[in-house]
Amino acid sequence: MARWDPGAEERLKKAALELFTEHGYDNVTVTRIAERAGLTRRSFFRYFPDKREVLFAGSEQLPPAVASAVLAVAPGVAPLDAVLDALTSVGTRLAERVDGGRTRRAVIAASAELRERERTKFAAVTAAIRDALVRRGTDPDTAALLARTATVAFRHAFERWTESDGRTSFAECVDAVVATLRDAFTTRARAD
Amino acid sequence: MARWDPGAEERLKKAALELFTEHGYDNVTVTRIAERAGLTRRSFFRYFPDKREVLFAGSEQLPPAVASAVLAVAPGVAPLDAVLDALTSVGTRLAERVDGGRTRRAVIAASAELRERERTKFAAVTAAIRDALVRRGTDPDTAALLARTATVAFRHAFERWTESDGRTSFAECVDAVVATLRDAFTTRARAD
DNA sequence: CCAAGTGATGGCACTGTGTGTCATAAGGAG
DNA sequence: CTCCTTATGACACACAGTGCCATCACTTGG
Repeated sequence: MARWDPGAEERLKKAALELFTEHGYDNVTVTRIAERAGLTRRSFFRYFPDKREVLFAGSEQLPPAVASAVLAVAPGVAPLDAVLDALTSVGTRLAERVDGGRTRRAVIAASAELRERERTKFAAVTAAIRDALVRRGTDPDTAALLARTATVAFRHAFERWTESDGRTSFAECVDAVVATLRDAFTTRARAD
Repeated sequence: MARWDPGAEERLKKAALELFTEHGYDNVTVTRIAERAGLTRRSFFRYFPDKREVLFAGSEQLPPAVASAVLAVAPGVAPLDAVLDALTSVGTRLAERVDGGRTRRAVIAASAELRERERTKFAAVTAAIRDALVRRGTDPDTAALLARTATVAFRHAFERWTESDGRTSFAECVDAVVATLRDAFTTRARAD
């Protein structure tokens, strides 16, 4: 299976992250990334469909992982609980391998283009959750709404967890988010 | 058509929507849009920062409108209620002038690039809500979470309203969404 | 009535993204 | 050693987006 120089994709990802960190996403061309990786511009686009994707490689695994986690929850469990359990489990596993994900986060946060793409990635997770809920028997409309809400909770919990820097577990962050939302909805939301 | 005809921006928006509807977003170049509007490619970019924005012109008014609506709610009202009231009011006004917004929705739905940009527009609304809540005294973390949740509710309610095709009011759609969420959170969410 | 000023536009050149096509080099299978 | 597969290089091209300057229309002051 050995090629010219193995690990071309890894070299491209590494070179991209380094250059983005140093000069900013907008000031780095695909040509420069490819050159640092010992490849040509044309080859870059054989590994990644566009310049943004080099920072999101592997993210296509998240939606199916979440979907199967949702489907793995016991059938009787209420939709929202099923999704929250699934996201807690997936998120915890995800939280374990965040090596160097710190600089990556910073690069994304600094670029409007990358933040835009990141939202698309989360939207894919939302769609996967919705489909999984429908397959569990939830009606499509409720499934879509709960999927969006759960994704919001997931994102928020993850950001919370990142900021707390390992002092709290991811599950605790999810619980805190859910508690806040439950409180907001039960207290007097729309009690006109 | 003389060089100085007024309404250049309107002509560009109209030409773009027509061409996108007919040939699809990806198969239409900026040059063709500009030509149909009686302008040159260069002038298109004087009115819109990029090709996607021609379909989102005016959307920059939404975040400040939502923000002021949130700030206009009586100070004692709970954060979530304040945001929901504000969004109901703004959404109702928004729902009144949806002339031809139908084809626009279809064009956006058909293009991944446009859907991606649309999410950015909603993210701007979320940010505006968050900031407004913070100015109302809500702590920043809760404000961010509720802003995201409220935006989800807003989007979902709007889609519901669009599908119902005028048979229900926008306010009713928001109420239905809130009822669903409250039910999901109160029933037994995370009652481990 | 004319000259200067102002603002929108056209024209042009240029960088950068993304893609199609073909040639080539490297490795493995027979 | 030859054939075949596959990653890669090389080249051409369309299109997005931008900077710069000329030009044209309309306005204002003299």
